[in-house]
Amino acid sequence: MTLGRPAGQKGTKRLPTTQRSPNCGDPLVSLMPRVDVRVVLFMVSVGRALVALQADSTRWALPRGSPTQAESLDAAATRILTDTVGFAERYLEQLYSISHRSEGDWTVTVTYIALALAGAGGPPPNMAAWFDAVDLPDMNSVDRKIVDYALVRLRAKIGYTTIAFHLLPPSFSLSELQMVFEVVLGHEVDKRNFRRRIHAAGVLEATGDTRREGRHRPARLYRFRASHDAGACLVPGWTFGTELEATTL
Amino acid sequence: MTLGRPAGQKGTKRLPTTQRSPNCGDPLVSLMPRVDVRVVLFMVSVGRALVALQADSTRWALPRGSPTQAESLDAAATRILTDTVGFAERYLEQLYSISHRSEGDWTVTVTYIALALAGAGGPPPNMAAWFDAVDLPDMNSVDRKIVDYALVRLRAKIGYTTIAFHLLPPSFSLSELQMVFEVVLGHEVDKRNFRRRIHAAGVLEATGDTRREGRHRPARLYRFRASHDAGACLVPGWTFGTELEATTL
DNA sequence: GCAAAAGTGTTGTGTATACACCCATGG
DNA sequence: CCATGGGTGTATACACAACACTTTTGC
Repeated sequence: MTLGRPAGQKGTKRLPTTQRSPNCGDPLVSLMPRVDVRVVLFMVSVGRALVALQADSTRWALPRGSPTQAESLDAAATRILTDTVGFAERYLEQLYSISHRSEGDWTVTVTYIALALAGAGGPPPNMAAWFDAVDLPDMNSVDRKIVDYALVRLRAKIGYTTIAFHLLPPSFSLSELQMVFEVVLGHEVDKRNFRRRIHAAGVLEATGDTRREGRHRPARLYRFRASHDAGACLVPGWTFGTELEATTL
Repeated sequence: MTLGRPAGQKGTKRLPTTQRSPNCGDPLVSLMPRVDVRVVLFMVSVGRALVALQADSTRWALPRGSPTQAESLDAAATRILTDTVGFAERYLEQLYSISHRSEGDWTVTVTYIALALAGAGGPPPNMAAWFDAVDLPDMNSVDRKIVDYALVRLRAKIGYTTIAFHLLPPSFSLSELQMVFEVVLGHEVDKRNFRRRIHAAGVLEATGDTRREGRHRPARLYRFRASHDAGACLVPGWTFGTELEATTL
């Protein structure tokens, strides 16, 4: 807890660009970065992977906000989603942290991936909108890189975790689940191999009922049994307080 | 993709939390967290996995320090290792970020895993020392959880990445490599299967020479060929500047 | 009866595991 | 010659990819 090596080093390291934070006239303020949390909220709807963005001054930007002392970073991410895009995510996972200079400030940004259910939030309020994750609008370069990396991680993790279920309602058909995989991965998958893998994973439970929609055979419906999910063991056990990392619906 | 929604929201969304930095003498100082970087530096020596800790006031603690505006978080982690334990790591990877209240301050901590070469740093300076990673001394609870989680991640990643090579000198025998795996994983592995896997990975190159030590057959030596390493594709492409995530020796 | 999506099995290929012996050297 | 660690191969089980047809329903 010896807080770092005393001021000597900071002094030698500091650039001549005596940077100021917005509300303080002290030149030493640059030794203290702003901290913000930014969340990449994904949703799958009508065959596309969507990302929630909010209107910035002239461009689009990730939902962001400052954490408070009273909450964990995870809780801050959840709160930010509610405040900015009016959505309650069903899964939240920390992505990465970076230090950067943007918009005149020195900022340390903690990024998150969140997953939401299509159609579950009403129309996005607060100047927010959904965009195709692979066809992003004009946005600042930091946020764009965050979204790109979030998509890489989402694509990787859908293969060996159960996050896909958080993009679907509590009850769903195997074809719907397969569609989520195909949309996220960006390519088709074989129906038989897919169903075998899913069943072998042992995390699905038939609800018993079926759903007819259209002039064809009705689909059996399933629900996700989180209690049989072995994938949750990969997350840090130290969420330091209240919330779980994988909100298991 | 409809772009350019105007600015109104930013004004309405911003909280009244006029944030101040600690040097302003303002009671609202708590709205601005301290930011620190803490590094779990691992090394494998004489059959044990070791972690570098520095002496705190009364207990042991992770090497830590504050990032500066002029450097990336990765660079801060590297600098902190040099300053606190006098070691240059050979691999660095961000672990996780947390917000916590400890020692009276609100702190956002960005944690890193680092790997070093046994015997490469001389005696640890600055009240630092090496401890068995599975038999930690008295230390604060936050740092202990960080070390525990770092070990979980290290154990997981040694199986599907090439990080193990960063715990060995440039030239090594297969038995030494296997020993590193066994020490990190905490259990023995089959020699033949191990060697087959390593060779199949295609990232090793025989140096051509051998090493005799003891009254038995000399071991062939190998070097790690980072250029044939497919594992580096999993890291974020946005390190925002100078340093690579996997310092490939 | 036909259009449209649901649902189902087999086969090959590669990858991981379990397991035991000979080799080269120093003393 | 023997003690010590270096080095090798085979048989088996499991996971994954490729591949086509039957079933159930609405119209």
